Amino acid sequence: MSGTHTDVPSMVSASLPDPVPVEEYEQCPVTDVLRRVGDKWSILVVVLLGKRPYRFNELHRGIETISQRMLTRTLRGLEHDGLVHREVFPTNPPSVEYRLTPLGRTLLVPLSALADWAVEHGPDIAAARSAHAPHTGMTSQG
Amino acid sequence: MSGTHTDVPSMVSASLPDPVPVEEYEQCPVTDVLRRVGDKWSILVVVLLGKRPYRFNELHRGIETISQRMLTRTLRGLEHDGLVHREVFPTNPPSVEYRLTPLGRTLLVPLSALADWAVEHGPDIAAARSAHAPHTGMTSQG
DNA sequence: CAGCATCCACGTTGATACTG
DNA sequence: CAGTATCAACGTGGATGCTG
Repeated sequence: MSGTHTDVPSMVSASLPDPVPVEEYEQCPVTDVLRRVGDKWSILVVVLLGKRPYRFNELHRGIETISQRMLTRTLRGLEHDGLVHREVFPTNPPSVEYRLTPLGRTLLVPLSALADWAVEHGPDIAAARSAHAPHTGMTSQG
Repeated sequence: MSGTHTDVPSMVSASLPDPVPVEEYEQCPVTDVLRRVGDKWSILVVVLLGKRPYRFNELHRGIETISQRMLTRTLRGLEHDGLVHREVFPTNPPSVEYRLTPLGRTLLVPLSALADWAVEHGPDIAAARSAHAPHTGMTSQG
């Protein structure tokens, strides 16, 4: 890490002076954020909303494989954390628009860094995985 | 995103031309990586190993609240993806050392960006959450 | 010291049906 | 169109006991 990481670095000092107050880990903001966007759909929705506002069914069509339930839950979660804004239009056929908040937009930046890493090293991970696969085609099998 | 994001950006074009081949989302490297490090312990172990190599029980003591099971699983997962290297020393009391691979070290960089964001905006998220809390002390409750 | 096997609790995801 | 409610399946995380 950069060292900008609150008290976390001190917890992981090289000598591990104490049994370690690992309760602290629970409040680690990094892990917290990672778990927030690490679910199946959040990042996808954030990226999508990073382009422009979307209506509910528009998002639903845009992702398609997501269920209404999960789309609702994902949006609610992001809204709950102040990353997404929900605006209801009291039209006759009800319409709801979702958009990133300023906070949500700032998240797109560091997400890009990780995205670059993922694109850059995704093949490396895939290679490492297949290297451990049980049927990689090891010629020294017998 | 930066736009360096392989085919993903085209999937999320603002007009959503088609029902969208969302099968593609499954291979989204970003989501994949996020889910990889988004679990409860992976990032913690990576950060810890980013400082120096550790032995198994050393890590176990270092985190303490983690069970052997989860520590083993986490390490195996990271090893499987080529992020961590496992070296066994055939000493009489068996000893195993874990360390980041070069690939694992590169992950620390983008992780720092997200860490900075998390540290920077963690309070914002916390504030947003408590703002939605059922007992925030809304004075306009009557 | 390092690690596996088993059983269990829980959260997440998803399919389906229903509502305003 | 937007959303809720219910039930089922699965994955993750954890407690415990055993092995080399």
